[in-house]
Amino acid sequence: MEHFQRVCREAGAKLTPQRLEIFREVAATGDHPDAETIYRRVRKRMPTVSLDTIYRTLWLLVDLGIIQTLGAGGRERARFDANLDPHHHFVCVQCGSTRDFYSKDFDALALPDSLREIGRVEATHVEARGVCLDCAGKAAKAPPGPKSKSKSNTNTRTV
Amino acid sequence: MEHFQRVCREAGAKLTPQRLEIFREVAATGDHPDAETIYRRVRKRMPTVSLDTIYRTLWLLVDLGIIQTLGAGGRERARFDANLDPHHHFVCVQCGSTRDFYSKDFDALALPDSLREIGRVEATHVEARGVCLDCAGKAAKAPPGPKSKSKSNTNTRTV
DNA sequence: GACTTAAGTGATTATAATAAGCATCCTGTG
DNA sequence: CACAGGATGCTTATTATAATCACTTAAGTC
Ligand SMILES: [Mn+2]
Ligand SMILES: [Mn+2]
Ligand SMILES: [Zn+2]
Ligand SMILES: [Zn+2]
Repeated sequence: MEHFQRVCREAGAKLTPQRLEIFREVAATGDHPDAETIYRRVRKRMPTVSLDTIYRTLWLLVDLGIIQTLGAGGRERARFDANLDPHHHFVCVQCGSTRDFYSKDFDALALPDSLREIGRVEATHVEARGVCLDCAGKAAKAPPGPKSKSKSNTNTRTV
Repeated sequence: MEHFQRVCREAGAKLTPQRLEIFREVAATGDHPDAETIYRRVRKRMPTVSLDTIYRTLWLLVDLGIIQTLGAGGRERARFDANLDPHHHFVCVQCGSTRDFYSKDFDALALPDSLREIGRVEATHVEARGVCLDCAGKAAKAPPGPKSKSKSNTNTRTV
């Protein structure tokens, strides 16, 4: 939050209540919300914000390096992440939820030689894909229906 | 290609020349093209395809598990990948080009314990981000302009 | 190889997400 | 406390992608 205000000032970007709220919202939650979700949440406390300002602000914050975007795979829209510490993500292939996890090992992976002839690596990010405990629990109840009607998810098969 | 035809038959999907061409195109190149790019390329050999068929076919192939999508980060659109072998990606933060690389180590990373309470991991995928040799070369020429006008890229800062 | 039929295609029309334009408003500054 | 330029919200465009539908064609059946 300190950091947020300082960077904004240095960049000559004004500290408006909208920006404060939007940043607060992204930073508050560990999930990685998309623009629409942030809009819904921020509107509860500030009913006048426009979706437009949400988008402008989010990308402004990305450009300022205050937040990041998550590579939204498949048919998903962009997700935002205020966690700038080096970290990695677990993505549930059923429900799409994305959780942070940490690993010093992953932060500094020994890169294969083949990469040398491609480019200079600045950072590595690991995406672990699988089924979250919630979804696994639900699956245990809904027995072995072969044609599971679950329309739930669309981001399977995404690298 | 064999595999492609077999899976289509098993799924009751017809083998049309369009599908053949579209799959061929995705499988032919190591880059990870988006729908529009595939459209342009396929049209050269088959000028009558519609962009619509491109989209329908690509997502069909994804649903059949014959190709994958790449987590298109930032403001990018979805990219497609016919390489189903376990592999990883180098992404250039300047030009956005995405190259495959292989690493047995990365295929089977030792997962931190913290992941246990989140979910069961089925696969890990490493994204190495940095500057590709091409872009590094170009940067070497264009001297030390502090305000580099480069509109080039928009997918920096993407996890 | 002709017959049949459901699936596939292309053209057109719709959605959905995101961006631009502009008049008004408000933050930061003197 | 007045000012000026950036920021907001509304409305209107883009852009990517999906749905409709009439026509075509792949792939079994005889
Ligand atoms: Mn995160
Ligand atoms: Mn690949
Ligand atoms: Zn889940
Ligand atoms: Zn590059």
